[in-house]
Amino acid sequence: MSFSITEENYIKAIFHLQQGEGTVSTNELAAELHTKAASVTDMLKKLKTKKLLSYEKYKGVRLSGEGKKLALAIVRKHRLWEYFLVDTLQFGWDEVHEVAEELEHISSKKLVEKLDAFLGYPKFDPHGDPIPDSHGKMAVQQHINLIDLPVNKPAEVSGVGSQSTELLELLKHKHIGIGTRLEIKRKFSFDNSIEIKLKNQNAFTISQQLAQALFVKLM
Amino acid sequence: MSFSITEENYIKAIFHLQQGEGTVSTNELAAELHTKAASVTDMLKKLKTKKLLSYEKYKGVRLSGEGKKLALAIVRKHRLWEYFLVDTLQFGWDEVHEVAEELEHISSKKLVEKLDAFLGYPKFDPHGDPIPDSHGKMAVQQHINLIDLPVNKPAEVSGVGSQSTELLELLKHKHIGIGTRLEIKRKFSFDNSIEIKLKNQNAFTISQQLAQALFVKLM
DNA sequence: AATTATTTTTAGGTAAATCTAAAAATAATT
DNA sequence: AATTATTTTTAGATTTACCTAAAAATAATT
Repeated sequence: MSFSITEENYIKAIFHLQQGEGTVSTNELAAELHTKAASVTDMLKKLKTKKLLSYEKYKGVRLSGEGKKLALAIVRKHRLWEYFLVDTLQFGWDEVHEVAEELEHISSKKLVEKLDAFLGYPKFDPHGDPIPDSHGKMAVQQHINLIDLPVNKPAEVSGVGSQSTELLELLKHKHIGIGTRLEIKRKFSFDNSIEIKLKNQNAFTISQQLAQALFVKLM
Repeated sequence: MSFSITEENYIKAIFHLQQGEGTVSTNELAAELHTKAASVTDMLKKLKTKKLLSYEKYKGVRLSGEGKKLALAIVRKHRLWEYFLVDTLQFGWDEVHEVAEELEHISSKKLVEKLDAFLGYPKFDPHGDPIPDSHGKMAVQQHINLIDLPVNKPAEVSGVGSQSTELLELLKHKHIGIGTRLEIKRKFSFDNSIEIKLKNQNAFTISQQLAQALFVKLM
């Protein structure tokens, strides 16, 4: 069975909002997809007949096994293409998301497998997110939220919590990217801001919001 | 201005049927696109308002300057992706068309330019068709470098890149001259040597330097 | 518990791209 | 030139994905 780009985008959005388990509401989906609740209801009925999800009126929605499988296949393509764009074509890691949103809908299975092999079966994309393998399995991220990093523990930035251009702009300005080495020097409980020190640089403070948007791995 | 995949496919089909000059009929287009004449008429009206073509009722269509520009951009993407699939991902040259039909609609201009650079600005795709450059110019085919000849395409030696006695000595020894019929059986990326087969003879390999000094025309 | 607020669904409509069937224009043939 | 055949266009429907506005269900608050 094959699915339209729109259908695939719904499945992907539900997968992201579901995160592990739980149920997703119509309004949440409408917001995520920049559409209206009425449109979402229509599409959920349709996707239900295609057995990609379970849906009861007013009860929210969750992906079926089939739905999860499809979602993982799309995520796999998205992240492999991001890896390709950065690693092979020398894109900046902050400019690949939009392009990958288009490339993830290319249907050829053989293409995905050959691309994966060419890239050397990478396990994480340029934002630090794990790439599902051809069976849908992905590596567990030993990433912790920067806000939870203990003071004076050296760590390396390994992922970002969102792809918003606003966040990427701020990170660029602060010279923070995937792979940046840093440690926390102080935590201020007044506003939950933290003072961090990048390797070979002076310390500066960042907001709680920014810290929560960054993931690091201990070294 | 941006165009739907369907619109792009119409423009591409008209471009192919037009071939150089001339006008394209509604029925020809319907056949090419596996659709019905009535649908074609509708779309032609629409594309006319977008100034991609000139169209008068019952008189057929031809692309405008803008239309040709768009067609060349799509052809460029199609052929670059085909080259990528064969050259980088090791697809067979006979299995890339369908995939390229999807990839040619990816919109990012930056992606196309970076892909072109990564591939080394190839001039011909794996089928021997010329790849338009970023300005829409493409090489004229009847005199291509042997190094750019696709595998298994019969060709005839039509020129040499130098008149040095060293080259001519080598050519004499290999029994290669103007008018010699040959085709490439394999390309070896290790040293860019190629295995060629002369008509009615066994195959043998020649160096990159020699291949670059020979021009052939497709037959 | 009753009322108010929010969320979700239904009902009815629009735009894009397609279709079939019938009408109009052009081309071919006697 | 008149008739027949072919091509092309119009007219009216269908499907997908979306919308607005109103109704129905659920949740929150007094």
